[in-house]
Amino acid sequence: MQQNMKHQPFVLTCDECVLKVQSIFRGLTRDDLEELSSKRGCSIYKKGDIVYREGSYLNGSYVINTGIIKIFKTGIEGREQIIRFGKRGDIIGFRSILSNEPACTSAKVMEDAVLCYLSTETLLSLLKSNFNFSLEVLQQSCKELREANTFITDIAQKTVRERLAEVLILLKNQFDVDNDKVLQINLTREEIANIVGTATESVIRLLSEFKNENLIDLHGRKIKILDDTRLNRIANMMD
Amino acid sequence: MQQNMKHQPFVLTCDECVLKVQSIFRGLTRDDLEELSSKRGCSIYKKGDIVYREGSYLNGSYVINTGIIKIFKTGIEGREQIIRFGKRGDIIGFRSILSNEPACTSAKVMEDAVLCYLSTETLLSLLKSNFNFSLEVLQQSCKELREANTFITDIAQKTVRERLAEVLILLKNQFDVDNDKVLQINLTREEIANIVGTATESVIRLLSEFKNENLIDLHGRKIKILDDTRLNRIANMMD
DNA sequence: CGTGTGATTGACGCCTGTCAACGTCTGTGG
DNA sequence: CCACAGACGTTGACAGGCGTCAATCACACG
Repeated sequence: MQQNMKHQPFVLTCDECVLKVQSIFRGLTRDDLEELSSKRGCSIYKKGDIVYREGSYLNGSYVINTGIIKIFKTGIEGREQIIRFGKRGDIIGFRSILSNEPACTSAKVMEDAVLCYLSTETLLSLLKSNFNFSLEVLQQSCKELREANTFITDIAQKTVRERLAEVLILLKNQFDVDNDKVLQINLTREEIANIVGTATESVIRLLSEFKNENLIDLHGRKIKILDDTRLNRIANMMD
Repeated sequence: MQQNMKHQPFVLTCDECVLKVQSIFRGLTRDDLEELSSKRGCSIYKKGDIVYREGSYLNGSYVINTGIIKIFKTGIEGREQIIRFGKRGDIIGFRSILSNEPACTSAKVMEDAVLCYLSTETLLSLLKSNFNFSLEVLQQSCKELREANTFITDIAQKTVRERLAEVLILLKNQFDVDNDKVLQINLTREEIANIVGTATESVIRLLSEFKNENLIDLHGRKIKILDDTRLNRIANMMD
């Protein structure tokens, strides 16, 4: 039943779409936008839906209009490693297209999403015809690269405690907190562990430690950040 | 004395340069090459030279003609984490240029190198005027991204033993072995540790283990690969 | 021959992963 | 309304992988 509702397409011209000002599309001309409007698809995804799966050959990329997408790799014995989250304005799945390889990650919907679909053809022609767009894509890929490099160094050198503190800070920066300082993203303990790169039990224990030290407050999945300064210090943030 | 010899420029037109067929430049037209010839610099670097340092604002990128460059980040207490190696045909330092940020890594010469220097201006105008070039750069950045993602997952989930085996395989694929199956790259134990993300002593102990198990043979820094099949199995390689 | 860098080995202990048991909550079906 | 299953969270016990420290060796070089 709900399966039939999946990926439901709906109508929205690119011209009226918010993406034109706040995304990778921001450099497009009005002409480009009009042409794009006829070529791209736009679909609704529900929490839990898989956008694409590691190992697949993709036929296109997706630009996130709303929602949050989890990008992860599946490692030893099916354990997932969360690489990053995609949110409004990000383009996902382009790596596989550009290098003509199967996707090296899977993408799963964390919060209901609307994705704009660009076929390989459309993507390439946009890249070719519009230098600004091509620069935007290049820049996003460079940004991901920087974050990946930092993450590699952290995971190789920091303790789990340091990394967990760092992840909390990063989540705060990326998804912000509400008026009550509560992190605006809903993650299971296991998912947090899969970002940090550790066992679920370790996350649970360290979160309680942080709570005892009055760094955070916990109510189920709600994590309230009480003391970013000390968290930062624990995280040993370099930049 | 030797300082004065550093980065010695020399003459080589792009037209006669091997880079035109085996590098990121392979898509350039004859016209592009001629124009490029007048704009780019070409310098000799010696082993140990720093090409650029983390935190610097770069004024251009480098394309590697010959030599091997180590790309690394400096983490906790100055410990370096080797992110990757650059060799012939690779472009390095472009991330910082394109995103207008200080370099997030340092680059150090491992084996005497000849680097072709492209100013930011030249790089951008090449990107703008030549779609093939722009695609090459995008593809290299995507390749780095895939490798980084895989590495994150490995370092987060695998044991040191597994990672060391994997690194040996990767080094073999990247730098090849001579007729005697000896790895064609000279690394200190500490450098190997800084790739794997572990302590020098752990690398030493595990290398001896591998030797005892007849997986490799050791003579100083020469590492002979005796049994890739079993190394691969230990590495738990997924792809 | 002294100095310095890198390699090796041993001892030690803690961080962290694994296993197991149990608690909690939600939704489902009888 | 209760029983049950299943997903998630929590806690404790335990062992061992791996990092740290220290001492020694090997080798190159001025």
